[in-house]
Amino acid sequence: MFGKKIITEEGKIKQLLTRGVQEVIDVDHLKKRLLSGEKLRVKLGIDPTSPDIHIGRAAVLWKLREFQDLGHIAVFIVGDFTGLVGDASDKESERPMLTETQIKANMKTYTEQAFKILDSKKTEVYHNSTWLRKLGFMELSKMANLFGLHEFESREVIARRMKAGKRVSYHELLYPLMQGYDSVAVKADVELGGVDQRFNLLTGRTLQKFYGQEPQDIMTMEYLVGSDGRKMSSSWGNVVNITDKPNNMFGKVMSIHDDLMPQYFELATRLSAEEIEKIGDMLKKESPKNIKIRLAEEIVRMYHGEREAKKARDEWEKVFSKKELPEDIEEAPGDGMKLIDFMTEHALAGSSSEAKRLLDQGAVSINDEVSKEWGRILKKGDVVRVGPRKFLKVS
RNA sequence: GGGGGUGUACUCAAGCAGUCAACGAGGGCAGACUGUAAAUCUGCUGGCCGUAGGCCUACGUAGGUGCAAAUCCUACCGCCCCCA
Repeated sequence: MFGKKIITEEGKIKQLLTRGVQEVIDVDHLKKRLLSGEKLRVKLGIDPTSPDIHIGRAAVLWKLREFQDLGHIAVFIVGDFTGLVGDASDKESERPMLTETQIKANMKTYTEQAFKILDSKKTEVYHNSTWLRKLGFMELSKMANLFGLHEFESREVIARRMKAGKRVSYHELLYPLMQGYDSVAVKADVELGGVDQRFNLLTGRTLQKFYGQEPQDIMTMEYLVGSDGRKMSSSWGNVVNITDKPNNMFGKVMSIHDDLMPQYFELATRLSAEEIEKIGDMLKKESPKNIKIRLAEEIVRMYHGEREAKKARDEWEKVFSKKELPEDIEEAPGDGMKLIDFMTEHALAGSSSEAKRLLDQGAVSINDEVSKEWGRILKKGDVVRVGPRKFLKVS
């Protein structure tokens, strides 16, 4: 169906099994299968809980892509049903159930983004509502009977929440079953996921056995932390999205903590292990800043191409090292407008109160001169800078 | 079903009738210093009025008492714990 050749080169398989990988169950089994030349069905399920894919989540997609490059089939599952229910795995509190409209909207942008990474010709896409919606109580009970409550309770996140007196709802118990059933439905040979997915992935194995299938091997990926060292999460604002504009993306990467660099190289780029090692050596001699520039450039290149990456780099040096104004400044109408109105109008500040605060703090400058007068009338051509990184030209 | 507890801003957490747009911590933002790193120091962190004193919404929801409520009363809702 999707071409015939399966690559069984040992080096590549080793890389596949280790790069960015936290754990593989069962390694020996999977390795044997990979070497056998058999075409595997590699499952990855993603719930469209947010519209954007960030470079942390992308790591798993890239891993899937690696499988594809070896000739295997990617089975991409859009969790339109599971998304409605909500997963507890990576949350300290219950995840709100999303509405169907939200899910639909997210889904669209989501798959588009995923295919910036995946090879669409070697991907099967499914929506899990197709089969989960049909499942009845009887079937559910049978599946539920395979698991004991203590297993669920012993999960770290759950245990922590219970201890803290937070609510753990009944419906959260159901989530792993659904994800596990997906594996049955698509006859997965391998399933990928983040570290936090371990429990859910294992559930898939149990269910597959129950339904007479060979249990899938599972591979959990390390997850990338955000620019501030905490988990990358949209709600923390420490996220680099793959749709971020080149300059922005470059800047965000530049602002990560230094000691995060090796991790970023491993998980967020596709540089070879040797190259990364070389960079590790350089890290001891050269200024960390330069290494980070290399990293930022590399990441931008993956999503926007060589040219944009170079441009972003030049731009960054210009604006932040030399403190000059950026090359292309977006323009917005504002001739004759008061500064404060201009700021709120064009999202340089969230509200006029905030704008006033920024003004007071000396965060706002016009044509490189700090201005504190919020009543100042702007002229065409004025460049307004707010904070270190927001620029807008008056037109 | 019975009993006890609890619900405060992004998060945690004080406040328990006026001096509360609400202590403190974390986070975030901004400034200084830098490598848009880290660390450190400082300020800010509901909105509107347009530069100044104001005004308007906010403390689970809806009512009530009172000159005055996040603070008291009633009902409702959510959550937690114990017993059955």
